[in-house]
Amino acid sequence: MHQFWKTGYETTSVADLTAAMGITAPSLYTAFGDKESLFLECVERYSNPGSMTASESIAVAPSARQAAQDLLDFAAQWFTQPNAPAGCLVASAASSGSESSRQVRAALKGVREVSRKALQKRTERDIREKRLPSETNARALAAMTVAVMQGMSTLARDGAGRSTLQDVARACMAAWPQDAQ
Amino acid sequence: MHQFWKTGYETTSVADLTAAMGITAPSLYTAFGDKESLFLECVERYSNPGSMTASESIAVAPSARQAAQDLLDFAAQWFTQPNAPAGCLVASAASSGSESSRQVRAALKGVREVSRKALQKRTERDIREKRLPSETNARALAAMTVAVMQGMSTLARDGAGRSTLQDVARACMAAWPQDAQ
DNA sequence: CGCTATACGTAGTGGTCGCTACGAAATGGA
DNA sequence: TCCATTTCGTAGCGACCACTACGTATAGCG
Repeated sequence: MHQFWKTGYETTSVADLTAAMGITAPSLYTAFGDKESLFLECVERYSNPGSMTASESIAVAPSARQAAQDLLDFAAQWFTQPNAPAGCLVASAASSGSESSRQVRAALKGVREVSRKALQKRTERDIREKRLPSETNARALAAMTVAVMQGMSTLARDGAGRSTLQDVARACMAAWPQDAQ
Repeated sequence: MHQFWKTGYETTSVADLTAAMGITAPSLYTAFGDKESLFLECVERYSNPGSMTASESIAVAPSARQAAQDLLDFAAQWFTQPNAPAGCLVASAASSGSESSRQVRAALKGVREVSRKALQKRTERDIREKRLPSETNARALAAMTVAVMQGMSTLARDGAGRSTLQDVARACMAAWPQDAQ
């Protein structure tokens, strides 16, 4: 997972993977099927780190605004872990690629859309419950927030530190209307 | 350029390029040196489309806020052109890759940082000239705006339309303090 | 017209890609 | 102890990678 995280999907060779895992190619293939299946398993593990998924956190947050802030704060931490590649696997592993990786890119697009839609739904709920102004554009606000998260991944990959990312997250939150009450 | 734009740097083969250009490999190599040089020429052409670079537009804008808005509005248009690949070449062509593309990734990082620093400098100037509040975090605001732009590229690649990107740009601008006077 | 210099395709170079057939070694049960 | 089963590395598959040596055709020039 770290190898894909660091060097992307198509641009990581099976030889890179076997070297990182300390096994040989046949062991990798009997255990995971092929490179694509292994990658999709990595994405699954990356998106479901045991505790709670992003969508679940968003759903149970006290407000859409707080969910967005938690999401961005978490991203600032996650993208600058000491013992992991910088940035986000989902955002950077296959932002472009050849025809042969179409399914992989579609899968990553799906992961991204799940987060965006979860935040959008949460925002729509807050509008219904009068916690946010009725003129709020839920779709735009959710998409913007997820866009910032993806941009934070690029910043982290370009070498930005944790405090920079936290400042970016804070700056983004100024675009969110304050919660009522 | 369109081929790299669409399918990335490492993930585009020379055969793809020669097919798209209607020439054979030796012609490509005598004309451009090698794949890396050709790509860097494409990036140069992409960043300098004849008229004005992003940095120049930012410098001459009436305010930092207006520069940010213009940048994002332009991105919304540019990333959803009818006769070009969706998204941004600089943002998506090499967001990750193997060791062999390190220089290319460094070059793209440089292009990204030039825009970010231009907007940051413009914002600092507006703070000095009292057009923006003195407590404004210029670095965070500039980085956040560029992050949104990169996120808009991902959204466009995922199939988002122009109006969605324009809404995202508008939502982001709510994080910018209004210009004084 | 004849010569020279450039343009361009044919056909390959060695190397690496994702993937696998096969044999040796290790393991577990009777 | 002996066999069946699983585990794992060696070696190599065809295909494609970036790149180029070389022969041919063309174009410009005197």
